[in-house]
Amino acid sequence: MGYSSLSTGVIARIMHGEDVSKPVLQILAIKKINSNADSERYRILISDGKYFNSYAMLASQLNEMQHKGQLEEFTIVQLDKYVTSMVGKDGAGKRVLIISELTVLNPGADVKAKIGEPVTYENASKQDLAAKPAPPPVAAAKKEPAHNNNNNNNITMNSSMNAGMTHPISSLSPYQNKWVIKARVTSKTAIRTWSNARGEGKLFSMDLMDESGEIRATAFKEQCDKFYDLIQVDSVYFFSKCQLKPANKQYSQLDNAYEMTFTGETIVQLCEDADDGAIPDIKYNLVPISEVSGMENKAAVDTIGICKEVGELQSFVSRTTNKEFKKRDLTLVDMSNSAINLTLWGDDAVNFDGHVQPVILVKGTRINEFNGGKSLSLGGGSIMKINPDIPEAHKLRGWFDNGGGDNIANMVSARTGGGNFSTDWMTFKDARERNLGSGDKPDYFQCKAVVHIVKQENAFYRACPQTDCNKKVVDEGNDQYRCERCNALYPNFKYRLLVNMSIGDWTSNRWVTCFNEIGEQLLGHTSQEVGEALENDAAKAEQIFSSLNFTSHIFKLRCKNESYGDTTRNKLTVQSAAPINHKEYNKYLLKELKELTGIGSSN
DNA sequence: CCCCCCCC
Repeated sequence: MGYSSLSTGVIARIMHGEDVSKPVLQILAIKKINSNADSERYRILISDGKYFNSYAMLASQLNEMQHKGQLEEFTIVQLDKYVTSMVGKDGAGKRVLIISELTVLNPGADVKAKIGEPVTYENASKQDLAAKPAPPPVAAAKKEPAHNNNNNNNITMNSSMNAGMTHPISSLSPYQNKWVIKARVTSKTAIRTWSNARGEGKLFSMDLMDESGEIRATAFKEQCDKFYDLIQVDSVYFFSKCQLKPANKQYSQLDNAYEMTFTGETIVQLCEDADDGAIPDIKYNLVPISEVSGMENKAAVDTIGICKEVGELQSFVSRTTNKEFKKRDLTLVDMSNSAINLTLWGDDAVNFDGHVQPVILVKGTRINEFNGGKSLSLGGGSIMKINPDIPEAHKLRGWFDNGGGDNIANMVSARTGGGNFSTDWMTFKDARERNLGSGDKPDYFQCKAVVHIVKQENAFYRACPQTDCNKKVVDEGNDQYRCERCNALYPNFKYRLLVNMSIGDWTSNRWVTCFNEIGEQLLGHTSQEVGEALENDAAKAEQIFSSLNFTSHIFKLRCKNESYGDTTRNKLTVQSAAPINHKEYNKYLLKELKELTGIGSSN
């Protein structure tokens, strides 16, 4: 037949704790695990020709192979990396096989049939088990199946650790709290403090990973102090007795429906065992810088590049939170002959030394898009390594030191769209006569206009306090505000401006809408100040609003027909309002004059 | 129990 022969009988040995190198097995079935979790998992029925195991799972990094149809029925595979692990309550636990690396030897479509008549490994004959070399004699492992009722954390922890009976991260849920995980710390935040209506405190959080998946854990207050120094990125630890709760997907890019909180009971112990090979290293899905251009805004990016340029440390106070931030922008270049900006924050920004043009490796940076350019930001949960000792880094170093980065052609962060020069000059009369805004896409034009009336009514609304969510909140009373979009209750809100005003050029007047930022710019006050004045200080509000009357600006306007029920209205939204650049404006007027009169025209 | 990262 010419197919690889299976490692007959090996499943019984593996499931009894023997470490068998690269067993060859056949997949008999594969299905998605039904769970309400957001994460995707596959369970497989796998056979060695004599025994089968239906308690086998793919680590999530192999999901891709299933998507590509490489793990169909009857496929013969070699397990390059796997681990067995306990799932379920103490005592009723089931040992599962988790496969984290495999090689397809023969596609199922070629094999076409089940090999042998496998039975469940739980019926394995004594001689199959006797064939194995003796497992390492671990005293605690012998005691382990006794399942006494002792709730002492240390005993649970120690017996689990010694017997290799740790649980996969992907099996953790709020419904089961007797577990020990063995996980690598892939990132750790700085300690941050908070103070709000619900109290104050400090915290740090970390991301943990094992062969089955990943999860975020957060330590508050006492636990923050207790564990901060112990936890080191890249080290492997045993963790137990954390509280599990649903993850808020708005803030987490990790592939887990839950997250953990440390409690007073939580135990963390460094795993100094050299044999932590089963816990994968941090995986970098490195993307060439040139490819970031084609990726979605806010997507996560792992990449590596040379820090060709480094900006100054900058400090600013956030307008929305009044907190001070420190940042530094770097320019990374790579062999795709492209450059991109990367923003560092906080201590990363303060301590960064870019003068030696180091290699920068990042994981989980976020894309920020502005006017068609894309840049990266190293946010919470992102990882940065400076001059990492990996082959890609050495390759880049050699390339750059030989002048590779001297003529970068592709500036991924360069702004292209929203061009200032492409916006046509037009009067309101022109816009009306040309039916601007009646197409599928909005039309844009610019004009010089004077502000005639600024409406104070409904010039602000109370918005969701989340940075990227500006939805109007519902006042629930008792100083509680509900955001329907975030489906969350907040003790606070932020003011957002939505200012309607009538502006006129020499042809006619139009009502236009200014959103928050332009409203702040024109009124010369923050949305917070404007909102408070409108609510509490009518005289101040009058002063703020009247100061805008009869001022002239160059308005860039978005024009679009919008339907409300059965009526359609032509809406104008202010994109920008700039002081009049007389030189530019006169250039436009002269051009108009030439076209009207033919005087000075070259034709 | 946090969940902030501005601006162009």
